[in-house]
Amino acid sequence: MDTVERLIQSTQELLWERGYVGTSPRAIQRRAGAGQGSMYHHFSGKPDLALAAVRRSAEQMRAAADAALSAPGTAVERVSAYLLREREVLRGCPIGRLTQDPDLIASPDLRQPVDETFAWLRRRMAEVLAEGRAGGELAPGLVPEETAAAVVAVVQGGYVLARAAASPEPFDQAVRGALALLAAGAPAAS
Amino acid sequence: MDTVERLIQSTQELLWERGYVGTSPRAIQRRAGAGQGSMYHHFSGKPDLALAAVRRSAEQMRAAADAALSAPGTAVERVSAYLLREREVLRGCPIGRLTQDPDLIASPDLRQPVDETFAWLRRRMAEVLAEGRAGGELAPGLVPEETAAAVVAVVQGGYVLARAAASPEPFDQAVRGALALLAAGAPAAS
DNA sequence: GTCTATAGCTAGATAGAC
DNA sequence: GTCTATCTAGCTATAGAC
Repeated sequence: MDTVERLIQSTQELLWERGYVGTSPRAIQRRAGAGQGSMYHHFSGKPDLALAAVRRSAEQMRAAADAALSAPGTAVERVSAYLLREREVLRGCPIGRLTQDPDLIASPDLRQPVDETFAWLRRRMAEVLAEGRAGGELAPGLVPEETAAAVVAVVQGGYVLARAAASPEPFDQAVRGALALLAAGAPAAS
Repeated sequence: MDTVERLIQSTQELLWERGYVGTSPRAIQRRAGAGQGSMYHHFSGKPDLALAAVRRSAEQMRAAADAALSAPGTAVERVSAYLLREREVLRGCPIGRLTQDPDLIASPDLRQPVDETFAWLRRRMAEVLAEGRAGGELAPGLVPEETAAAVVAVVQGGYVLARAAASPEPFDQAVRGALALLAAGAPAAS
């Protein structure tokens, strides 16, 4: 693996663990095993390197979500697959955690991939839910965009509850709660 | 207002805006209009001052949530009041945002008030939902603890989506989505 | 491409005068 | 109680040699 790649991956890890404010160029260099001069040769500075890392993490998150949402199965099965997919709950969401970083969110360049990732996720989730509604799996009264936002929010908020408790349990509870509500929203139950 | 009070309130504000890692003693002193010596006279250091500030914010969040959840009205009305209560959405949750702070979450003392606040909120929400279920407002199939975790997670995740989008809209969508799912979980709809 | 040197600034605190 | 001085370390680069 070349230096550029090691720098990007180290930055991804540190942004996930410590956020933008908590991540120093020095720490990145140490983790990547690269020198000062090397880093500044390939990237103009911390914001530039962070941008590359955030874009990479955004791609990966999108791919993982799409794997669940575009798999074969009914709409509810695919949403369930998204909610139940294996996660390192206590580490939180590598993209979602960036929304708490004032300096990152204040930069249009750095916020853009974060924004686009969640916009895409909500849209894709809404498509799946709309299919489910059209196919009679979900009550016609549920607005796909709103249900989608709620489902995505349960996951992001689940991370918050889990980290507060230092336990994955509240995350799992929230997911089960969301699944039960979706089941209750099935027309069969109406 | 005395110096101690100004220091605590300034720390509350800065922790909300910038988190623990992003908040320096220097910045606190400047905002509070207090000198170096003054701060270190009243508090042993940054962790000590942060603890006082986090406890204060936790009290305030709990009081605000309890106002909605213990108000008169049906269970669903009270949960709705909690979800719909006035919020500065783009600023995020002053307690929830702290869960993204590795140094804070790594300290048992500092994490404790955060943990207790969400534990209390989930418990209180579950009580209200259990009342609603007992009173026939909610389907017997909905487990109060799980539904409670989902509802609280929708709010915390809603903040994440809103900050990513730099707009309160996704938060409001998620809340409407959650309310619709709760309505779909009413036995009248079964 | 990578290294070392240098630089101005802030973090987080301690010490002692007033 | 509050002030100023001082301290070690780290942050975020830039400059120029190799």
